[in-house]
Amino acid sequence: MSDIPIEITHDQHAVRRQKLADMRAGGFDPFRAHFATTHFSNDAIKSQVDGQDNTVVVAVAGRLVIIRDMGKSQFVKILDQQGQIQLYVKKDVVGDDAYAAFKKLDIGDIIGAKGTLFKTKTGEVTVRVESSTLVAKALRPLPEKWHGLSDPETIYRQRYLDVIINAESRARLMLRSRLVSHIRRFLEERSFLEVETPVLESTAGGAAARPFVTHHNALDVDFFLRIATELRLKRMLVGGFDRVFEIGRIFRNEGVSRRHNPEFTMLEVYQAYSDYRGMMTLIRDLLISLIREVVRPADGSLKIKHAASGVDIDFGGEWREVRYKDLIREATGDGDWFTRSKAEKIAGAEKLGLGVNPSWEEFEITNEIFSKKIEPTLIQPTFVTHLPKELCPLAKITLDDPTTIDVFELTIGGMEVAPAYSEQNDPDVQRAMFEAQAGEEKHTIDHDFLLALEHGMPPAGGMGVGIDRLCILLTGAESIRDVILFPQLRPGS
RNA sequence: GGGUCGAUAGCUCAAUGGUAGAGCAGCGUCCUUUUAAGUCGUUGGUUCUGGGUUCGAAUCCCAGUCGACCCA
Repeated sequence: MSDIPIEITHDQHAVRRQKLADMRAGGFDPFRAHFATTHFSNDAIKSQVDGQDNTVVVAVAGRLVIIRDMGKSQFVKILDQQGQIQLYVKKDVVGDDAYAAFKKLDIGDIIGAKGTLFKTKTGEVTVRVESSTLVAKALRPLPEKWHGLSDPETIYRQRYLDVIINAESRARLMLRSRLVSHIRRFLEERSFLEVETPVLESTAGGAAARPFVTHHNALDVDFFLRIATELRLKRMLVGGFDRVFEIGRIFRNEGVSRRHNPEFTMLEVYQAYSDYRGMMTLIRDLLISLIREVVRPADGSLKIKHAASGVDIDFGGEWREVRYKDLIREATGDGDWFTRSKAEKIAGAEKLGLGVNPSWEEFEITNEIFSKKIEPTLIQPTFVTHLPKELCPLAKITLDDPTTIDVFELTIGGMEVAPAYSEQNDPDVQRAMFEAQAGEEKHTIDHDFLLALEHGMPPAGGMGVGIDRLCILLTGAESIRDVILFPQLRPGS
């Protein structure tokens, strides 16, 4: 143990510290190494047989969250991974000494208890405690039980308190775990292989984003944290891994907002011999499967309420499919938008109330209209197809319109959730598109990837799915911070 | 990066420029089937930090820190 004096920050901390000191002085270690449980809380509750009180023996453990002291008996509740279970501790059952020790427990302490199940007169399955022990002492008090914890900063920095106190947070974050787990099972059932590719890259490619830079000491070189897994996964298509996916952390050195965290989780999936239309079927089947089997809306429908607008998003109907250019023509009211001059496009954008940077290319002006005026209105699941080729240099050119590419962006709840491409596999076209995009910054071109393409990549459909955004939608959250355990904040105050 | 709002007891929140309060939690009492348990009593404050104005600042002004929302 350290010799550094412990800073006592308030009276409740002091009281609990004193209890700890008393226990240690009495030869009891309140930080135990082990407690043998037989059940989690809900499993224990389910194992109660109606009309047969005090026959089923259980050992449960968890954090004390409620104490109702009635003098010579107490009702308390403990919280474990499955939820809460009530314990009933009677002085004449456990004996005077054990009861006195139990009364010294504080809310927040972690205890183990053995006993039999019975139903109280209000019908709650409860453990009649025969023995119990403190297994970890809480030296600091929990936030308040009724109003919960509402300070967003504490919620994010001390997430462990949030998930103890706020049941909705617990449920939402657990749902995220089950969604990700189901995505893996869904893809594996369809013969996709999960692979892992490097986070540290010497060229950060596969997306347009500013990367984080870090340094490898032994090699004395800088590396970028990946901004996409795309170029690595396509190399595996070249290698004959025909159906691959990665659920991986992506890092983009950009702003933080309700929809952006500097590190986030992306699913990328590639299927050889398929195309962007194959990806449409895949994502639709995946989302419906997630809702039906994991989210399970109470009314049995495939509808989920959109937190920001209050509108029900219906995943069960036909999903709208519409070309990017048609959406632009509709929003601008100009059927000839794409043959207009740059000056006319600027005027058109300004007429819609948008600020236009004069240095923008024409496609950037048009895309400003899309992202500001169109995307936020696409609440129901919508496949926006055939985007301008400047927006994604890694996809196949559309046969009947050389200015667009064979892609869709699935937009739900006003957010881009999943872009998918018919992947470019012509190394010469790919090189030309890279060079056009890189402009002066030729060093950003991934030549090793182009080398791989020259060995031959099968035609393929590929898709990226923002897992955090998907979880926002499927859990009814309002912010990406509500579906990330520890969202990025400025270093502590 | 810019704008708006916010930070008061462990938690949730009050408080005309004039003695910083409440509920929960804590501490002490009564209570052997409670459900935000109840009952009686009670402790607890660097009002985010640093300056300034004022006889007097949680409150007004300036700067900073952290957070939320909106914008880029």
